[in-house]
Amino acid sequence: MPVTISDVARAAGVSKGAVSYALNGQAGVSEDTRRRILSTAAALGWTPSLRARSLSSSKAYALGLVVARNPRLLGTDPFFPSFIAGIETTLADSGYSLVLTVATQTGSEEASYRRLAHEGRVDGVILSDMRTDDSRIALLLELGLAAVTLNRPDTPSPFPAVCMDDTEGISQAVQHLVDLGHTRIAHVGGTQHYIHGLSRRNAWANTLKLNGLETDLFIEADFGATEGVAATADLLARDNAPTAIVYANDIMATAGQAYAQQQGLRIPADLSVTGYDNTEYAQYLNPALTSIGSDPLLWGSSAAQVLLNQLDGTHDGADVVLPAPRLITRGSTAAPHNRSSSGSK
Amino acid sequence: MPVTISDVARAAGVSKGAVSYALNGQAGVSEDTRRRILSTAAALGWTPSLRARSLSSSKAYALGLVVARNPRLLGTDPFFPSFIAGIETTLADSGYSLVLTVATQTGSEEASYRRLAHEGRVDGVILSDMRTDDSRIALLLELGLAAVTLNRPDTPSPFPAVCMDDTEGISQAVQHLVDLGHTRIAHVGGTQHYIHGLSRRNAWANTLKLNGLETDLFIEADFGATEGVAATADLLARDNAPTAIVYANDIMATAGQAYAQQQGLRIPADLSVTGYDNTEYAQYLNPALTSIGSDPLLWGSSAAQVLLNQLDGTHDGADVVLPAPRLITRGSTAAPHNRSSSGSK
DNA sequence: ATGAAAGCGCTAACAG
DNA sequence: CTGTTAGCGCTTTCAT
Repeated sequence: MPVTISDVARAAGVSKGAVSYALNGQAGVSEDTRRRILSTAAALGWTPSLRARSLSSSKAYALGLVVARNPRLLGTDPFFPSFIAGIETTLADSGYSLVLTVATQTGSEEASYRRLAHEGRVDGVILSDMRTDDSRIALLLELGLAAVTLNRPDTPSPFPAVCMDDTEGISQAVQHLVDLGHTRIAHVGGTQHYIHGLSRRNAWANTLKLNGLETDLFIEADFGATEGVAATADLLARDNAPTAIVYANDIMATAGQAYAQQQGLRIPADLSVTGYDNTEYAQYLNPALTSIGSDPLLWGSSAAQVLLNQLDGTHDGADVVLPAPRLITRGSTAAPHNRSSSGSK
Repeated sequence: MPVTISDVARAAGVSKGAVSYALNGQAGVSEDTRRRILSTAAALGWTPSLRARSLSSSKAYALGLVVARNPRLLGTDPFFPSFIAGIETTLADSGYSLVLTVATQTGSEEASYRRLAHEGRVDGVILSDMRTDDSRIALLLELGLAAVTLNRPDTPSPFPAVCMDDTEGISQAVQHLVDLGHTRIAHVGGTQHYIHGLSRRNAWANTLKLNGLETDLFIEADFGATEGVAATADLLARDNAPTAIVYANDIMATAGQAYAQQQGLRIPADLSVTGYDNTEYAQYLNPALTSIGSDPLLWGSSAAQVLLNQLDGTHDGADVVLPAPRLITRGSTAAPHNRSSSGSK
């Protein structure tokens, strides 16, 4: 039989209310009695019941994360496991837990948020994979859930954002290639209704324009290996085939690189390649992949912290800006071998 | 103001108790009144409060998963995201949620289980990454948590297990290599205190013995790319360097393959390589990686189902055996090019 | 500053 | 079979 607040109250010779005040650090008890209560509570080994607190305080003491992804792409992406690990480092000593939901079916995403809110499972959610004109902002407002967003959405949002600029890394990659002498630099982008899919493309295009280069070599893919290969095949078959391809993530770069090699191209001599994420295996590819090293762990812990602060009113409402991921140069990028403008096929 | 059980009771002209019975499908109300109650509940849009139910029924209506992994390896492994997605497919229409915990610090794993149990966050947990003489079994017994294990532990366990044999795939891989004419087949295993690290090694060794071959070419690594490379370097530097290496997972195989290529070896001509997991990118490597295709999604959904059944008393206690992962042959394996016994370096 | 007591919304034991 | 009622353990209002 676990010890309850009544036991503590009796042992300390006060009322349950006093114990509650003492526990929550609220006014209503003198410093002396508070200490006495707390120490007898510790002596009895009392821990407040989460369920009872939840019921009477109408709080869940939990945060939610809804991951909406194609299951096939899920296992491929190094982001979420690390991101979640980051969230956990913050939650570990906070009394809060993480409720994770995976929405693989289209349409089940909204249902997930609704359920989380309706059942009162969580007090707030972390919004990742922000989309253009993201409908979740209105949804969460309707549901009355607190939230943080990963990067600031393109529509007005009342929620604080934790930002990690992904344009700087891409700009560095493009500039790196330009400096090496490339003039036909393609971009295999991710799904463009994701903010980060779009912003990476824009960074690529802007940097090219700054250098007076064309931005016609663009293909949208889905961040997956299959479409990464298809996009690569498409680009390499063109008359003005690129001498370098900037991919929106490592898995597409990896798959694209392998495809190009199968087609007889040497990397980086015939084709330079860059990725994004700096996946663990990127350095072990052949050649090692030039990539952009983000920090999902930090992003996760920061996002959780901001949300926690928001929930207890500590947050000032300002966005938090994290250091921008930077380019990591490896063997997959080099000066173009020859400048002939002929297609490669 | 949300509608409560009292509102329903009043509207239906019955007591709260009757509504509760109707809701939970228990005896105590006639079929007629039950239908009436349920329909007025639906009419009023009533949903029972999870928190109130939790408090009075002493149940959490949630399952727990504690992931204890080195954060660096976490992002590399395709297992967990898919596995969790599998869990979710089962939980989606069950009223249960998943509480996820990541234990990156050594020692924090036990603390995680204790907290989950102590706070009453979950009714049961899914035990993955089973270890030899796994201390978690005693721990969970002490904590009074229900559980399912992924594969049967090597110590007596009262918990049902959901099994997916990983020895068959490895045996197939080894036999495949033997059939191709290889005689020096190495194994770069995973951490051996994991059951699946050990069992894969045993499968490798047993299959070699069946073919009258030596089992001296073994190195233990940690399932990570870095140690995969180190192990590969070690093996290739030996006098009796292998002509084929069976890796315990894809990331080590990928890293090892790239290392071998950097050393000037052609794959598969000079060295055949196999992985495990059939990661999405495996087919896009150069050459495409022969691997063993497990099904973490199925594993996750099955494990969650068994645990759910156990919680509501529906489970018969028997282990569930899932189809064994099978070998998927690709370009990284072929007959050895020449049979010279010289080292490769 | 302190204590009593009324909920929070549901479950389950009990009486009818 | 049905309805009543006493909790579950905590928070919080309201007197004292």
